[in-house]
Amino acid sequence: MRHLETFRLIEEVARAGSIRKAAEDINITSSALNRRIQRFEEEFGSQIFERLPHGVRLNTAGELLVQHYRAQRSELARVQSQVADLSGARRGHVSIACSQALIPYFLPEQISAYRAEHPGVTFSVRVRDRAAAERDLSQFESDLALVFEPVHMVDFEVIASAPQPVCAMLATDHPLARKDGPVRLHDCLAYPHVLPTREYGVRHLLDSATRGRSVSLGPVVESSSFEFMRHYVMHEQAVGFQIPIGLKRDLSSNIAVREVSRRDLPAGTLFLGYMKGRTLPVASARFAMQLASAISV
Amino acid sequence: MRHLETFRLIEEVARAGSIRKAAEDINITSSALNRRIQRFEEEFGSQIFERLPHGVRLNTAGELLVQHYRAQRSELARVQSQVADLSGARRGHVSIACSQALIPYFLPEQISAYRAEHPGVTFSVRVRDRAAAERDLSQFESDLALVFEPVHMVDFEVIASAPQPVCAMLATDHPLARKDGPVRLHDCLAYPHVLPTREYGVRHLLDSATRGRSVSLGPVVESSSFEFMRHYVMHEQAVGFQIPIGLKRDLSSNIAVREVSRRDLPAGTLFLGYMKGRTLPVASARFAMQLASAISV
DNA sequence: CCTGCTGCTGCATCAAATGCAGCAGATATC
DNA sequence: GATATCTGCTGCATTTGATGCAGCAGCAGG
Repeated sequence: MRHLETFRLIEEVARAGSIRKAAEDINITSSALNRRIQRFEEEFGSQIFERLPHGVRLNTAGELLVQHYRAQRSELARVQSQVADLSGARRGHVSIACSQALIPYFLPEQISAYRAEHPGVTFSVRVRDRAAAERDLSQFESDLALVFEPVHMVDFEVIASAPQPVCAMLATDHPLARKDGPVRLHDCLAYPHVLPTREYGVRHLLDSATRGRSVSLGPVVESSSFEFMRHYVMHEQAVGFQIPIGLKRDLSSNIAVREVSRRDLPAGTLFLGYMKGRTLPVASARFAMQLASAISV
Repeated sequence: MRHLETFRLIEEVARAGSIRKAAEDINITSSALNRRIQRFEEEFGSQIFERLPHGVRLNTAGELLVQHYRAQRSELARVQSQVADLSGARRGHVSIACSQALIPYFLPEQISAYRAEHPGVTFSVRVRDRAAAERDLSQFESDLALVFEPVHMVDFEVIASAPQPVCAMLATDHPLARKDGPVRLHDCLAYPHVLPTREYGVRHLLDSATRGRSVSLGPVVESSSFEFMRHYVMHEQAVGFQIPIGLKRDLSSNIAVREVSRRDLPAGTLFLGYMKGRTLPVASARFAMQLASAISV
């Protein structure tokens, strides 16, 4: 939208930390950019950047302003989506921030199912750890968040939630894979095991459950990638951990899955939500409803 | 703000019902205005006016857009007020829609008291019947509403409320003015009486209380002005009705006031509120706090 | 048919935004 | 301490985009 152009420039300057640098990125001269910002500050009635010897930085007023404009921009997108919808167009864009577990199976299925009915709707999917997903929402970079064990839950309006017990991932020829049903945590940890890094919910649950107990964690590999861990347990006979929604349901795969006994490890929760106070664009709202019924099953 | 200029034009066109007429009012040529609207519709991606043989009218998309922009404008005002506040400026503007009863004594006192401490803050006061006050809020024409017996209360976030029993206004030499304390409704109605028109809360309460009862209303004068009624009861020996907050507290006035017995007429309620979902500018929020404590006393 | 309104458009004009070059001031490097 | 290099900022010429003027077609009411 034309009238939000100045704001785009402001954001760019804030990001670059310098007017000249930002001007280069946008391919205009620094003088033009400089004057636009000066003009804006004048009519806004207050400086929004503090001038430092080596560039500029948003001051408090600027931060407030940027927050306002982000909200405004997403609001406008909502209105446009609503308008498109009332002309029967069923167009729109859904942006979603999610935990890694949703990436391999769940979201691809859900999105393709949705797009089969609404081909005009496009998606962007961002992988975020549980803290970053919430930040994404509050900075209007994503409409929806689908997060396992979110951290603060401020500004997070919950649409749906589902319990997700932690499961052990095993190579099919692993000793623990011979039985079915729940497996005890100390049995898992007796074997070499791979763990996600601390920013992830699964690790958080494991840390909490073992703190001050007789069992303790001693990962042979720590990784920020669940995909890596899923593949790793097939090589060394190690134990990995993941939540069910991140695991293939069919039995033909070469990974065995056993739920960790809830006596040892309480189930975590997967949350679907959006930023408190927002009204979602129609496409996002509809997709959220689909997700909600999918995870509640 | 510069970038909301196009919207101002759109609003103007919607109001005038014709591009040419609006262009005259704004003192630009119709061609310029026409092209601005066309450009806007193009980048917005949808028509916002339907073209009629004798002018234009907002279509559904346009209505949505106007609503959005109004919200956006008031949001921007809030941000500016917040920025002014953090530089210690204590400036701002408070717009308030209120029932007639607040006009003569209550609001002048409250506003002057507030302005004594914050001289930079300006006010606009709109007199609205109880339905119009709520419409004002939802169209972002007022920040606050102070209404006796509001109608729907949708989109109305209550800050504070206070019971207001209906009182009889009498000339000091009126027979009913000889006693103190509550007066029975049938005694009032036995005398010539003046009533507010149906859109007002006091009348609404009286209508409800007499419906299907032995007593019935037979006003000698119906008026939409409480000021008129207050003065009228001093001429003909008639009975008028008003709520306490609209009446002078001191005894030196030439109007006697007696509360109507609550057995006959339940007390109404005065509500202070703002539009649901909004965040008020600092000045409005502070003034609202002052009003809240004033009416709760 | 005519009059008076409407929205719309081609062309000339004007204003505002931009680009270019250069300024002063501050930091870092030698 | 001099130099080099960065910063934001400003005067002047240029270009781009918005505006004004005149005139078009379409529709309603007389």
